[in-house]
Amino acid sequence: MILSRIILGLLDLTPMTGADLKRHFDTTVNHFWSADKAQIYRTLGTIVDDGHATVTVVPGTNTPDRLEHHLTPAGREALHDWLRSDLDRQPEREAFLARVFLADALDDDELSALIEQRRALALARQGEFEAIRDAMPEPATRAEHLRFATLDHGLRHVQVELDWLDALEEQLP
Amino acid sequence: MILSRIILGLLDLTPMTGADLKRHFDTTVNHFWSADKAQIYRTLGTIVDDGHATVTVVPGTNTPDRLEHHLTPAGREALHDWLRSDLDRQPEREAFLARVFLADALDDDELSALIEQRRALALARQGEFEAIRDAMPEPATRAEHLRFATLDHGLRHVQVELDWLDALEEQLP
DNA sequence: AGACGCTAGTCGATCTGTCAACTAGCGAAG
DNA sequence: CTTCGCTAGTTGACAGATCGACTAGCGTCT
Repeated sequence: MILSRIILGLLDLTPMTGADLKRHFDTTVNHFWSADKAQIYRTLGTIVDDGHATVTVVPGTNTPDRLEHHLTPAGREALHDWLRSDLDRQPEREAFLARVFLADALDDDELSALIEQRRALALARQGEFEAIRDAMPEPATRAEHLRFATLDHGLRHVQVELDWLDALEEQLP
Repeated sequence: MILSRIILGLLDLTPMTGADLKRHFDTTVNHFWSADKAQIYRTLGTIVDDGHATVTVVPGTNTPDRLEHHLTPAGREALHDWLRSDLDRQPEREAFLARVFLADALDDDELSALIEQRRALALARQGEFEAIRDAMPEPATRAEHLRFATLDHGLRHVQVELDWLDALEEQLP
């Protein structure tokens, strides 16, 4: 459902093939949604079945033929409907917090290692986000502001994660 | 996988039935993991099949019989192994950010409504977290500190979400 | 007595996501 | 010329999660 709406949104920017979409899910959109190749192609199939996109074959010159998907008016409307629909509280799923909750079974060294691993992951994400941000042009249009905001969201959350890790390390007896 | 480990961790505290576990997933553990009734019972089945817990029937007096699950040494070891295993980066999945990313298709009023809805959800979560925190005793043992930390994590992230929403509203042209 | 409702537990269908293997065409390296 | 690697797309099997319906016993309300 959400994946299909994101795909409609990306197709709205420009017609794309499954491979193009996979590239988006690995780069521009990766910080809030990722998707498997197989899943993208299958979802693309149902999008076409629903009449939300049409397919044109673009003969590849030195690559295989590409199936370019074009958003239809019905697809654009489905996207718009979704954007206006009510937000649902989606369930929290934080495997790391589950470990912390149960971590009293670990000794002090193992617990420190757990925290350090999490810090390393957070720092890595921070680096990636900053690299993407620094490669972005200064946001000018509203659309660019919105895209930038999703990155800023990630950066702020990574920062608070790092702060929390510092506090946790200090607090532990 | 993660669900089964959380269940092992909860069974480590005290033997429980599926219904007891469901209560935990709806309350104490809800802020970082939730689970469906059917899923809990099925996972409990595989936990028993794996030899990680044994079942004893506790005859109900004015309720149906309860199937109490007791952690075995093998189960405790599986839990401990998981706690020490390497953290994996888990994929981000933020449906709300997907909407923001694509929200240029909305007019100004619809966009404000989207932001307001998100703020309302964040404030609701903040209220719930604070209520749980205020009902908790001052953490004394290490185990209590760790449980408290998972709540603190939620509170800090909610706060940064609210700050980000404020910033977003100001920035938009 | 009959209708509800609560609790504990079970089941089937379905959806989403993940992994790995696979076809098929082209170009470049050896 | 064969092998290798790249790209685009397809498929089957499976795990995890979700929904709704269901059995069954007991208590209470009318």
